[in-house]
Amino acid sequence: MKNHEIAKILEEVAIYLEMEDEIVFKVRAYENAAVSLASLAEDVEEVYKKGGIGALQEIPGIGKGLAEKIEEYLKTGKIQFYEDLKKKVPVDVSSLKRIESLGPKKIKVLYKKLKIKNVEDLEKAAKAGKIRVLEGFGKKTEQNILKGIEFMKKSRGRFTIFEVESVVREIERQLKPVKGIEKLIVAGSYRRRKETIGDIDILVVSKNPGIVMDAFTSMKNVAAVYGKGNTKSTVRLKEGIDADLRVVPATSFGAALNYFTGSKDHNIALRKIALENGLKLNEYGLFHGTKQIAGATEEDVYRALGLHYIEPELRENTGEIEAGGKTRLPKLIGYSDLKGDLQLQTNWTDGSHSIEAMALAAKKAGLEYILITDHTKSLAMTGGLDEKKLKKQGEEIGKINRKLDGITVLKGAEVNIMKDGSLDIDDRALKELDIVGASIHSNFNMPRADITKRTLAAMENPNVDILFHPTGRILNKRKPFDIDIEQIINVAKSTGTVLEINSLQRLDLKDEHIRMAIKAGVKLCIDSDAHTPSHFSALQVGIAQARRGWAEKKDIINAWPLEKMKKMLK
DNA sequence: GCCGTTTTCGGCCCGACTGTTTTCAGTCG
Repeated sequence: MKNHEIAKILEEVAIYLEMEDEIVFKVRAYENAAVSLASLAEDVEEVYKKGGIGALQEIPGIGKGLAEKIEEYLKTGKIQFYEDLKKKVPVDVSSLKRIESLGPKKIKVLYKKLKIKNVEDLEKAAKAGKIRVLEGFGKKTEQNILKGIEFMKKSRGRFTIFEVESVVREIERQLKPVKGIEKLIVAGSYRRRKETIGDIDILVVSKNPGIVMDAFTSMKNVAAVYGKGNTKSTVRLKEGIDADLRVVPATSFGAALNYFTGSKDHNIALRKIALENGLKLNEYGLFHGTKQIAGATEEDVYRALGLHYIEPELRENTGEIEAGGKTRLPKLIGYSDLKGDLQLQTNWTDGSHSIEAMALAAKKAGLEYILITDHTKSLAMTGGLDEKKLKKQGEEIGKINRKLDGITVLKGAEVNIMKDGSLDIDDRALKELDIVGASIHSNFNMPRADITKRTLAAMENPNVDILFHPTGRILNKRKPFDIDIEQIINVAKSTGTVLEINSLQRLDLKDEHIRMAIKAGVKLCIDSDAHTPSHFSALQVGIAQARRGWAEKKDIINAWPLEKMKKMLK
């Protein structure tokens, strides 16, 4: 699928145009088109094949001009307009822009004055103190740039589970049809559903490793082959991540899957138990002397060790093995247990689709109810709603509910928590809503005590039911703000405030916080934060995160039927 | 460059914050 490739080019064009002082609306048109393409469920190439340039123009945000450019890309593999921009200013704009505090204008100055083309050049110049003397820059900016680079480096090498998901899909698409592959499963931290993943571990059962390895090393997204043998091969993929493939016999599949799923600490603990019982556990099986007593399935291996089956999401050696011996393992919330979604945006603010379209998409995703939570007025860039518009939206929702079947739309909002802890919508208007979520969108750098106090103030408002993305982080992009999560959990308990597990790009709360909250008896919800219909798929990752936090159905309020869920709210 | 059940031309989300300045450009959301 070329949707993301093209989206990335359009994003870069937008940066270039902004550098060139192009009118802001044109820049935005490119940005919008990029978002639209990236979130498009269908393959843009298929769209074009079926309906030509006219069908491309049916995609929201794509008009005549961009449709032609997309056609050019599909036909020739490049867009000349973009190539020319890149030639004129040969700068890695998308990497540089990813550094906080750097935008198109600053990138332009850095290139013009210091010939900075990439992050490496930038770091050198910043360390040499060359940036602070530039006009419009200063000491503080230079420090911020270095901090930004530091953060970028730390997250380099690990990919978010969202990024890896599409790479895994692509690998499966290419390998599943290969003859001789009896079983294929992606193990490793991907299978444990960790929020970030270092490399992709693929396990295959086959009697014909040669064919499998040939297919693996010649996949079209392979950039380099590091090693190729009969049981193990390693490649670097064009997406920038490494992938390992191992072929094992069917009799060892369970043991191998267990071994390669990890975590390492979990495996070490299992091997210890084996040793205590006079057994030996390795990737080929559980052995008594030279005799294999288990190994074909993971269930066999756990059973033979005297344990209950432990779900991959729990395998971090943080108590699951002790619990597995005493049947104290949680009955984790299932991947199809959600009945509702309590945060999503529509085209009333920064979402791309109407309330009705989102409701229909939610129904298709298997949900029974959704809460509309458009932004509120102080978030001006999204066109946040004021009291009047909220009321109007409520009326609209009423109409839609009368029209739709099988899905209930609830009235809500994502209310902004201001610097002083007040909300930007008055209580009278909040009372009219079914459910209110509150969250922080500005002043992230407040000291711990202040930002905690600010959040607690919002939670203590009797109209606020849910605290959305409680720590403000975005995976690999923005650090959480310095907030006292224990205190948040305590007050969530005493005020009956629900804490959110926000799925889309955030995974906030994170797994250990989820576990802390559950232990304290706090209720949680898993939300998509969808801005477009395809975003509902993020719920699966949110559920995974909840499972990593040992969450059961009883802990997650939107896994409950609507009436029961409503009853527990403030 | 996109878009249209008020429009095929003339609109298109804009306020807060930061760090630089001494009145504001750039960035972020």
